[in-house]
Amino acid sequence: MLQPRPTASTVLYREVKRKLLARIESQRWAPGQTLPRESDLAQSFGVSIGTLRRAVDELVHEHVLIRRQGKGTFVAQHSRDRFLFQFFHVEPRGDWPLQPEQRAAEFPRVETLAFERERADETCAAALRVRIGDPVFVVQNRLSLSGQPVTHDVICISAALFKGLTEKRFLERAGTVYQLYQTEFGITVLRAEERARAMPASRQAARVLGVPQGAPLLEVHRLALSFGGRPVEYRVSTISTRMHDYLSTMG
Amino acid sequence: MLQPRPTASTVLYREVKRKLLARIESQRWAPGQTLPRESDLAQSFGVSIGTLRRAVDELVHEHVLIRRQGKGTFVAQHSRDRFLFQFFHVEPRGDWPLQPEQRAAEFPRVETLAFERERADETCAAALRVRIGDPVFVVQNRLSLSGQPVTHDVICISAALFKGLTEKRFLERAGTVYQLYQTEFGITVLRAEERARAMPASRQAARVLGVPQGAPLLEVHRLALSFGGRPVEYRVSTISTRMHDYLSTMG
DNA sequence: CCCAATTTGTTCGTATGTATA
DNA sequence: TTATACATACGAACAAATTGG
Repeated sequence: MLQPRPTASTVLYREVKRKLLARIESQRWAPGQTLPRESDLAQSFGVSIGTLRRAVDELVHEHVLIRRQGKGTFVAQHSRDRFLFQFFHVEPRGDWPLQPEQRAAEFPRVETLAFERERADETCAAALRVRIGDPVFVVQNRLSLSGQPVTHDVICISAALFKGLTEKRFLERAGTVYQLYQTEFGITVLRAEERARAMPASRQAARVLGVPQGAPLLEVHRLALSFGGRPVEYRVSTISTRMHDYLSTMG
Repeated sequence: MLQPRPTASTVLYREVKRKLLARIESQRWAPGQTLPRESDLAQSFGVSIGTLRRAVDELVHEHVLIRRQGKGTFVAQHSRDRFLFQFFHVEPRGDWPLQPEQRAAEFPRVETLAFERERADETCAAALRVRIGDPVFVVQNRLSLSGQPVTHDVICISAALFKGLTEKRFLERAGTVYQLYQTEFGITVLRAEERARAMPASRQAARVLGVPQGAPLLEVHRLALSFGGRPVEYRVSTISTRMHDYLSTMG
């Protein structure tokens, strides 16, 4: 029979992991910053270095921390590369076999087509766990690879969470959208869930992507999540798969 | 003595991992079988138990081995559950948020529509790394969820690799296709790479899935791989996303 | 029901190797 | 070269799950 288990496992390294996560989430260690060395951390937590390392191992695997031998352990930062490898899964059509980790790695050109303050509709509200009608920012981007328009992104984020965001600040961002979230608002996207379906091109999508209206397009709904699985962004990407594929590895 | 390239990592636990993999691949330990206990394995490899455990850790993470406290360590076996969680990423349409690991977990009804011996076309040959014109088996399946046809799978496998496969043996298989590969041919699918695109329904797909010809469908090309990245199966799934989504988690 | 044997899981501490500045 | 920090390897002790008596 299923035993209620008084919640937390008494496992030490998970306790240490939780404490590390709390410090990172609270920005006591900011993105990019170096953590104290492992022996000091172990001592400060009152555990052996092996236990400390096991906690860090898991956070490294979850892309929360980054370790470099001889240098130290760092809080992971968003970058163009991270966006490309973790969150941008569109590639020029190509037949198998594909080399291991061959990823073309072309960073898309991003044009912001619109930035509006709106009220959350039902879908967006459910995804972001806000109330219908709550204020949200809706951003439209067009991404192109090698000059070819490939996806039309409609991004929805809570105005309450991104208090003070303006079109100007959004347009003048230096790097990726997730870098903006992280550096300007202290909100870190850790992972995302996606659901894809095939849809006929709407008039708008057809115009933005330069395909005939009604042509089959891939529609990917992405929910980006932060610490504790808290939703950060709801994004619908409409992808022209005439010359590109949407990638996924299962394993 | 055989000296490996000086550049090769001299890391002990990877050496142990390679030896374990070799024994598993050679079926010296068959799928489902129990390995010797860790202390014995460590001794037989001449390493400490910690080193042995690290090698096993990685194989567990790659779904090659399964550990159960108090019972032992086993060679992973294909099953309906494994297929569902690792390789079947279609779910009824549903809005976010989705509970963690909530996966509906309905196993699809599978109907085999055709089993043919053919010659590899260019795409299939490139994927399976055989020559164009080499003999292959081509199987067509229809998968349904809750009585609704959802995907039309066209599976291509090398006849040389699956020597002795017949329509009868295929139809009379007990479990999933990957279970058949594993139990009858000793070929284990470890992971897969997928590429998705949107396509208009062909006449055949429209008939099989019960949708209008030309309706947008999701076309997923999957290459299933075994030990050493060797290709096993090339599969094109044509998915009706009228009431279902294709899932993907990036993290 | 409890006990004992078996097997993996966790934690400890130490020593040594390797990458970096 | 030296100092620093992470990476690998060792082995021991105890905890927790499983199974069978």
